[in-house]
Amino acid sequence: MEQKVTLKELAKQLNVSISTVSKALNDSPEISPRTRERIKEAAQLRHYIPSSLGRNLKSMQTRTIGVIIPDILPHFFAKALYGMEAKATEMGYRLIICISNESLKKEKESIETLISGSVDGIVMSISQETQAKKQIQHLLDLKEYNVPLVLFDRVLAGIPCDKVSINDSLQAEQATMELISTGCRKVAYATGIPFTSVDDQRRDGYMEAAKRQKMKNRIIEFTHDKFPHQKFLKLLQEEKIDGILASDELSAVQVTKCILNAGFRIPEDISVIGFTNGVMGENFRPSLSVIDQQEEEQGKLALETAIDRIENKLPDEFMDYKLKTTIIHRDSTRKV
Amino acid sequence: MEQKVTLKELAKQLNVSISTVSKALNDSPEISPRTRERIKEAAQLRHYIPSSLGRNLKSMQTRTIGVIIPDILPHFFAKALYGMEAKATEMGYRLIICISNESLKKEKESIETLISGSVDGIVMSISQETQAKKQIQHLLDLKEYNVPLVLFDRVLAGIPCDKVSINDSLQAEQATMELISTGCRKVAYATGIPFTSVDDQRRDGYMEAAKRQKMKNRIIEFTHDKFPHQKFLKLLQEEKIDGILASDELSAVQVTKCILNAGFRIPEDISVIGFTNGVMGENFRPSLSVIDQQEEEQGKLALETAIDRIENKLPDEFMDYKLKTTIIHRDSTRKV
DNA sequence: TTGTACGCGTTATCAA
DNA sequence: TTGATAACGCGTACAA
Repeated sequence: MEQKVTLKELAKQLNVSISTVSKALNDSPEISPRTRERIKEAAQLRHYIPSSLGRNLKSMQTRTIGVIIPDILPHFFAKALYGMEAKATEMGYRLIICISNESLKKEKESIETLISGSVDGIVMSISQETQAKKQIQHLLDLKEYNVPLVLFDRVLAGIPCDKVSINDSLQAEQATMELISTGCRKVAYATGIPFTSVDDQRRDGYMEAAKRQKMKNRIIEFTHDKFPHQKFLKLLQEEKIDGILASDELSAVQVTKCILNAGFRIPEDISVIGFTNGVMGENFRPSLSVIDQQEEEQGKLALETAIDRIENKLPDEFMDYKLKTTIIHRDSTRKV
Repeated sequence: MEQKVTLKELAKQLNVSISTVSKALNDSPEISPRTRERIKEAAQLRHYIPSSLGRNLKSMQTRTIGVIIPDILPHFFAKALYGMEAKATEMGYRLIICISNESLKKEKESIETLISGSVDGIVMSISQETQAKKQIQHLLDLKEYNVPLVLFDRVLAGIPCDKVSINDSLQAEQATMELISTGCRKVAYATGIPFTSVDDQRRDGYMEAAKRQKMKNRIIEFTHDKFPHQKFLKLLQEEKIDGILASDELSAVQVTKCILNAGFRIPEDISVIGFTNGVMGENFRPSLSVIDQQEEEQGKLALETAIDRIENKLPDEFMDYKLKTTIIHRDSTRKV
């Protein structure tokens, strides 16, 4: 590609100095209207665009935030990203996106790229592998590099930074209680996202409710790419499970599908509630009762917090926002 | 935030010149091993990271590609973005993401941000409003700014640039023929994405098949946020429609849901094929037969093309890739 | 082996 | 009203 037009070129072409061109284009009152018009015309004609490289060189700020998400396909992250993009645009920032693919290695690499690639701050949700292996040194290091970090959704207590999340354990507990209150005798927790902080906390909440209700707990763990149909159905019958709390949208759908295919009725025989209010659960038959995690709001708040931190608008202590969640009642649960 | 560490600071701290530090950190053989070690140690200790701002100033290249997509929630775009991110990382580039929200205004703004924000190239899929209003000046202008543009999925013939898409009309025609060959007598085309190039072409293909088979055509248009249940069902019965080709994943799901809720059987009474092979169609009951659009491949190829264009590795004439699509047969269509 | 000087594009300060 | 100059961070050709 040919080079882009610069101030220097314009100046030479118009036989004026660089600074005159710069001032004219920035509407400085120092420049006479006639010169200004002449310069502006030429700039437009040659399609001049000021380079942000040169401009940012002084401030060493890029008005760019790096975002690292573990996966883009789940509705939760897509929607959170949507919220971030909206907020970033609104506040005059741009977003650089990295997808860690749930991998620690990719997450580390992304962070390196981002800090050398000059972002003013980083917003991220921790990858599965990182949480499983408990390796968070690369996150702690960010502090040394003077790059503010905001964690959202999957947060860890051991990392000193701003955080945005929901009260996973409380919400899991409430959802479990609600299943019980609509008549379920034995509720199981089904998870397709093991080794994540959100999963840990949702388990805790579920266990707490089970304990309180003196209900024997049952946790079913699997991976999304191979849902264990046989094993799941066997468990369902042997343990007479009649309620499921699912860790995420896809898990909820997989569980529901399996149950229906086996001939059980939903919600008459078995009730299902899943985390994340997404398009899939909404359009499933029957429509799924879900926990609204305020995906978009989490994204917006995380981004706003990052920007506020960058611009020194926050107190020194780190923020730890917990967004309010609600249960959306649809057709996979019985009415009270 | 405090300032980041620079070469200058390190130089001052170590009582050497800036260039010595620079050379040492870049493993220049000019620098003695002892000095090099001393400098590297200090750099690590102070967490020095070279600023890409300064580095890129010479080349005026940022190794960053701007991506503009109309929406992030549909599986197609999420998956395409996934492919782009993978390819970008592989080739040492970064991605700046903008979401136009199907709006012309936002699309224009995004382009402005991107070209001033120094991306080396832009990869985009045109918004609905832009196509509806046929305002493409901002896209034509990109040429003047020397910013290479690659269009993917939603492409327009009138824009001179590299393009990556599928053969929408041919694939729609084939899908329609296939529905007919499995026994459908009257196939309708249902679209939730009017005013997009892909929709236009899918209509054309459908119309072509209808014409060839001397079948009366019927196009049903709606918007995703309010699917016209009553109207749709009335049409279904009055015109004895027994096959549907849907423009996209969500449309396919909405149509199928409506049909099933009305008591028809799928595929016995009515068959459905939809564009885009996504998680929703795969997990629906019944699973939906879909057209695999090679979402990820489109993303990868579009990004690779952009980079090759930037690095002058392509011939002067613009590329116009058409990726091969296939029909994935699942449970919403009858066997041949 | 190390240091000096310059250029990249922009803006701001100061001189003319 | 306009122009010259310095500064930002980095890499590099060239001088010491």
